[in-house]
Amino acid sequence: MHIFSKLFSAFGPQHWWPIKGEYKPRKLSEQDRLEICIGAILTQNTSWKNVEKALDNLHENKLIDLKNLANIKEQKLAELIRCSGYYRQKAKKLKIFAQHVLKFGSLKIFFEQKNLRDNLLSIWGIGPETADSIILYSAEKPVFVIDAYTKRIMSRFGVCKSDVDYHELQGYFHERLPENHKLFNECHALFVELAKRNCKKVPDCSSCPIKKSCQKQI
DNA sequence: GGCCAGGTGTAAA
DNA sequence: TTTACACATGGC
Repeated sequence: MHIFSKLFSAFGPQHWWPIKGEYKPRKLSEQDRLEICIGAILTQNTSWKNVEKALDNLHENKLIDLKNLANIKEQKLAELIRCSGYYRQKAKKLKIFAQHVLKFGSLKIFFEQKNLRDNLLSIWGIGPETADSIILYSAEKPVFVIDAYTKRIMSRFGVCKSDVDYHELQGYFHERLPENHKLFNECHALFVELAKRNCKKVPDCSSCPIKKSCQKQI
């Protein structure tokens, strides 16, 4: 929590999801939520810039829509998301996801399922990080998302090894932070910002706002 | 021209 | 249970 406050005062709010370019928090529409799910899949091992272009293409073709997504030809979908990389795999993943959710009727109903996380993980193409991103950013439930940046930062702190198990590191946060989806959202985004600015680009940590707490650990 | 990006599934050892 | 590898484009 201490580190979170330091980062927050250094970087300010990060405005990650929900919805690019919008700073005002607002109630998410069903389409917003779907866009977030799609983004979570498209961004797998891919930079967000590439994903944004793919999302624009999907918007233009009315494909931020479960039924249209479920019914479009996989090959056509693949072409539209080509710029996000792994495009054949991801086209398949998006269709499978849409078809799965449609069995429940809507995202809203799907998100009300008791064992949502396990349900997501049972879908081909959805692993722990994508499942947790969907739960946190789209369903707005408190799950801490672990990604490559989080692992890099926390291993720098000496909290874990760089190849730490996903759920082990996730447990570390759940034991220490109050369960609040807005906090988890902001905290994760701040870690990513820190990793981008410092842990990689400035290896000597000279401009890092939490240098002292970090170096103590190293 | 090489390395990496908000991972996941599969198969062999 | 662990490790290796395929999947693929775009930015720096």
